Amino acid sequence: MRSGKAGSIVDKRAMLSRHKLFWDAPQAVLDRLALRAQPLTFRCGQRIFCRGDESHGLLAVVSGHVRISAPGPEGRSELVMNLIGPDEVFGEIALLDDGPRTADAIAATRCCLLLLERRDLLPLFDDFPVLAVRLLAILSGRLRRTSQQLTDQAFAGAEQRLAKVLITLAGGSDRDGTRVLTTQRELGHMVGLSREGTNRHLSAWQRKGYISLVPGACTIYDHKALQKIAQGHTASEI
Amino acid sequence: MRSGKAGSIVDKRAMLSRHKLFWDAPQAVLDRLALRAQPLTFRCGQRIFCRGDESHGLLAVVSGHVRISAPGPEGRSELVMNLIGPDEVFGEIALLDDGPRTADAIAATRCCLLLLERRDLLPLFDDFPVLAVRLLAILSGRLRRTSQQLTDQAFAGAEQRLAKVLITLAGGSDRDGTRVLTTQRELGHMVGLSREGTNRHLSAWQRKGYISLVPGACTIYDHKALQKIAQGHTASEI
DNA sequence: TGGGAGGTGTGATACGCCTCACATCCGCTC
DNA sequence: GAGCGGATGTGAGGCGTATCACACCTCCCA
Repeated sequence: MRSGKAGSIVDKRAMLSRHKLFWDAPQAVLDRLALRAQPLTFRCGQRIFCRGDESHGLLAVVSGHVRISAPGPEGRSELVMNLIGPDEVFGEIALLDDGPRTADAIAATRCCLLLLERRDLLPLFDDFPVLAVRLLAILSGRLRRTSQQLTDQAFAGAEQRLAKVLITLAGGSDRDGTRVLTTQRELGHMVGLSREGTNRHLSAWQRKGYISLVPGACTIYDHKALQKIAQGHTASEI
Repeated sequence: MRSGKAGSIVDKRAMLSRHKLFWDAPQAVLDRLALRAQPLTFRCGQRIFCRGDESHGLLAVVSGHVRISAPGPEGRSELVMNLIGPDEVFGEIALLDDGPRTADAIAATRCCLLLLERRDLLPLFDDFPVLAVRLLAILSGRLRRTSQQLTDQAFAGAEQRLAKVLITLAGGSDRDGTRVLTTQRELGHMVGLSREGTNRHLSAWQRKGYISLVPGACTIYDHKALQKIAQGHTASEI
């Protein structure tokens, strides 16, 4: 990685104090962290780290989005495991056990991060256990999400997973007419399906009037039908 | 669940003090926990909790083994996500975020557990942050494992996953002649493969001399071949 | 001694999805 | 306006695995 630029301690302190993980941390904590935190910026599409890389610490997103994904065979495909936005952190597994990175991290947009190194962060947990508890909450949420992805991958068909991710991307809005901005290739990567397979399901749904497709976007017209598919029904049954 | 029996506080205190999560905890912590911990015993095969159940807290294994698995459609199949042994804990996700259980837990042998409720455990983290840090390590290990299972499920073929789990069950011993005690059905559940599919791969390996099969067990004769398969080669290539 | 239960081997069939192979459409650049 | 790259649509073929349907074995127990 290393796409950094030096930021002033004041800047870094301000970034940290706005961050979800540190917003109510004592002055002393913010000062200690700001002194050592390394601000980094990445262009859209740039690689932040790769699965297997030696890890340097936890990364806090200040602005932009980061895509966490597992590399497929020969780099042909990938499985998007998570999208990390502002005020969130990533890279926490390797922080805690000092092992290699478990997935790829790629900048989904231009983004600005803060790198908090293991040796600077871990000692803080003893003095400020609230940090540890907050990180515990983050990890348990991650584990809940990943377990769900695992059982979906094992038991749910690709059509079902696709419906689930479309509903998620609609952002909780179950109003019909909601627009989801993604390419079909990206959608496929989110559910572990080939581009062609993704297209076939989406086209079938379009023929049934559930959605409408234009390059780069998908408009949902029948939210209920998608929810039925997400629950395990097949489109042909509805 | 509730298959409990009342244990004396002294007993519970002794169990806790031997446990990995609490072995160096201060007296005060052990006393507070022992007062509230509920000892439970389960027979082999008995259900401890189900995915979706309301959660009561963290479970510490005193003796025996617990199988954590995701239920498949209509209960026909399941995916074994983890095997928890003595001095380990499970049920930690629901402990931390108070949501429903994410998987099933079934006693793989007769086993003896201690239930530590959320309201008794969480307050301890502030006073004894080492507990939180130790739980962080456990969670990050779980997440590492689950992420790996997810990418295997998405990208590795069933034959590859089967070889991996066989090697794991061999327990690090790469000595040829190592015996793995499991039924083929259980092996299948560990990798998300049907009983018949499991048998077909194992039979093929047996024909090639990599392993030898008897009811309830599998002896590994060519560890290297299995490792090649686990790395992504096909048995027919070797 | 018979019969069930559980573990195992194996064929036939069906289905889902991947891969390859094209064709189309759009926007952009030279 | 010609060409190129990226997103999309669609057909054909093939592989891997589930599922169903048996047959066989061993152990255990009534």
